[in-house]
Amino acid sequence: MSWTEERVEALKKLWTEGHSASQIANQLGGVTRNAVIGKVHRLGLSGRATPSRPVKRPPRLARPKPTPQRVEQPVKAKVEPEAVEETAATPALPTVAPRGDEVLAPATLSNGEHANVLNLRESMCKWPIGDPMDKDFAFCGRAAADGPYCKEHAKVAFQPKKSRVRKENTVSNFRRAAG
DNA sequence: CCCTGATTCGC
DNA sequence: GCGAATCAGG
Repeated sequence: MSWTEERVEALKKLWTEGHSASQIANQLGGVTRNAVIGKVHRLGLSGRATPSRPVKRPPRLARPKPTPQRVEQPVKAKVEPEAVEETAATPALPTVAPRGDEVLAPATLSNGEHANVLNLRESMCKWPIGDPMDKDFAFCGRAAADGPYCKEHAKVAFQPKKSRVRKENTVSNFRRAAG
């Protein structure tokens, strides 16, 4: 991919609108966020209203060359002094009432957005929430625990469609039936 | 770990 | 000019 005028314009627009370099790279396609950043600098667009970081650090020195050759060096055998690790038992069990369906609201990410096609990651729950046509459509976005889903949605996903847990055997129902 | 932009420099 | 590698930080 090359920086055609159209792509450059799209880059300018998105960058000006405040999108991050990685988001722009995803949207344009064919480039990495590094490419986007590099282009932004070449265009002189840097210094956008830095949203969440004053970032003022002293000038960096020249990049150290990555050791061109890696010759095997005799490594002194080192006996590690046994790492003492205490396995702390988790005392409190989460008493989460298993919900049936899409009642779990999409998680809010650190950037304030919900999980969408751009920021959805392998490590995130891919349970769709809402109407894909709706602008509010999002993915669950919680930490994926069981395959592609979070703990809660994995329960639903792997539950046979037919079997359904009846919650009728409550105390009140029991009373009602008895008395 | 995820992410952000900044910088250098070989290509 | 391009962008991977790297850095510095949230």
